Amino acid sequence: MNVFADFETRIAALIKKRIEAGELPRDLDLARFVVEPPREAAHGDLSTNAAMVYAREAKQAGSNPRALATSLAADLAREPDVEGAEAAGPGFINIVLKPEVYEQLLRTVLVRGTRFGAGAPSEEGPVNVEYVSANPTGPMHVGHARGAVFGDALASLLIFSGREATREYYVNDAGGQVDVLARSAYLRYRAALGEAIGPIPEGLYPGDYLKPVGEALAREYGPGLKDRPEKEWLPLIRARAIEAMMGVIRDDLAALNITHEVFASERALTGADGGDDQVAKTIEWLRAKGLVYQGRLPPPKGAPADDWEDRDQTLFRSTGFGDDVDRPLIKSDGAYTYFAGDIAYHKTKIDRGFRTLLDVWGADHGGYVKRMQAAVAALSGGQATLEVRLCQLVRLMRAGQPVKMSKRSGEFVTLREVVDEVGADAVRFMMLMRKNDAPLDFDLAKVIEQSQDNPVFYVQYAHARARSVLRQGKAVFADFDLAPKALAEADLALLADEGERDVLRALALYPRLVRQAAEAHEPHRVAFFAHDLATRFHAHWNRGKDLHGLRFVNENERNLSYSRLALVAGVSLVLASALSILGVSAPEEMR
RNA sequence: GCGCCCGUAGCUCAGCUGGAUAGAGCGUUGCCCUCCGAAGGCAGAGGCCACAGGUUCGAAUCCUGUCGGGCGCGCCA
Repeated sequence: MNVFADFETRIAALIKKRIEAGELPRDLDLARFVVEPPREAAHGDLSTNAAMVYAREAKQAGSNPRALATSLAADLAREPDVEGAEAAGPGFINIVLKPEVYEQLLRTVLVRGTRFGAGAPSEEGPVNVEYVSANPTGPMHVGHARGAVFGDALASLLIFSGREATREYYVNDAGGQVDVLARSAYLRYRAALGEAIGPIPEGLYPGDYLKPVGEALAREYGPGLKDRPEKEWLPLIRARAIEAMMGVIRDDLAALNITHEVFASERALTGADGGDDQVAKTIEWLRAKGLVYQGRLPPPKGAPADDWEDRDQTLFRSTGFGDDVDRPLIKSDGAYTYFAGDIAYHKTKIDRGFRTLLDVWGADHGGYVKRMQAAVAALSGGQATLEVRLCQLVRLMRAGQPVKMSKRSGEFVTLREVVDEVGADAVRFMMLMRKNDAPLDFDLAKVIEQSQDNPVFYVQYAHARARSVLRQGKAVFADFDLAPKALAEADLALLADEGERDVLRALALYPRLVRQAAEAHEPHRVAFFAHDLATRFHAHWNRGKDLHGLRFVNENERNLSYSRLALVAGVSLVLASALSILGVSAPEEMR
């Protein structure tokens, strides 16, 4: 039940009638106007700009926006659920709804429960959401958390809005970095066998997290790998180390309440460990279409290029699809570029039937967007679209100073440390309270210190408070059936107070909000909505402190109390629903 | 030099795809606990929406330019 969408349909019908009557030209775009909640409560429940967006056309047809607004308002005022409608300002139409509309709305909330606001199954086909995709060379650091939380909430939001969505993680386990990982693990293996390895040499990962890997290797192989050439032990240790690191990463993600359905391995695509070389197949596929050629690239401008060497290479014709320059697929040592693997990976998404691809990357990969979109266009013949949401890097601060993070130096703050300190809910909500493309300063000390001020607690508190009121209601009226479906039978016409109406209006916004946030791929809007609903609920709760007659539970007002508990239950359900999209818990009580 | 992103309150950020008098949190000032949870509420101070043009009934929002900041710019992933 989305009153805004409902009225959009009805107003479109009214305009169509005027077109048929010759009062407006035929070619109007009926999707151009909107019905929205007015900013000023004095402007009623709904407001539309319909008369104004057609101002020019109305003028040509001998009318004017104000007259059109007046005429539309007159028709709208006759609708059975409309209390009144009038033209206002430069041509807005403000609509006041009858109280029954909100009573019906609350009934719908109670009947549908946490499914209220969920979209009908979409016919647009499944969405593939790829996010995190951190290299399997160590634990996740806080910088990864943003994309992880964003992608996860976005997938939840899409699913709630009616789309089908798959959560995917692309494991970059094919490059030189995993060889470095293997060598680093090998060193730990020797240490585990009792060898004195001294300081970790430059160029290897020094983190302690590799110690358990080395110990496990020592248990598994004994000293057997110790004096063999690298060629022999590297593949074995690499496989074990990658496996171990992915285990660590999965645990880190689980601590943040994130799970992926699909983990796609880059290494598997290259056929490096046996199996099909899908990267080669993809390159051949593109070559057959004339999109791959041998050629030379101009040196990059501006950037220093002292080691520039002009040479022939295998290039993908990405300029044919909007990219600035063609891109190499094969390195000078014969190995595939990262791009080549990624093309093959995205081809598997298309081959699996996805036409809507959504990747969540860090902002440092921004320069990579165009070529990947070009690849997807080429691979799908323009049938699939790739949208990339860039998450600005999180600048980790400590006491106001930026902290340099690097796996090579071993100096980074792990995601786990932060989650253990402030909790998954606080981390998630903090990341989701801002747009993905706005930068984010993350001062560790401050986050820990101010976690009490985290808005997540404010929202959770509203939910806990609502649940507490329901418990209180049960304590006073032991015979009350507080199941939402039972509460839906309450006499909701008793909810006539302005504060109650205010809360009801907030609930009415939810379905529209979900739809818009899902279309815009902006889960942060859900976080802001939850905060706003919490504000209105807290405000109304406090009115009952001064005016006891406004309290939800009144011993002497049995029916009224029951109706008000229905409202409280509605608030708790919608808050729980919004929090669940964000992957944040909705507690029964705060501690 | 080029490409993408961002300039809104002291700070961190929203602003519903172009609407009416620009919003929230933190911070700050002053109030509200014999009360269903004060992790809450109410009220105040605080803005040339970076700047200059343009588009139109109407611009923080769209276009162009300037300034300022971030990220990136064959064989790293």
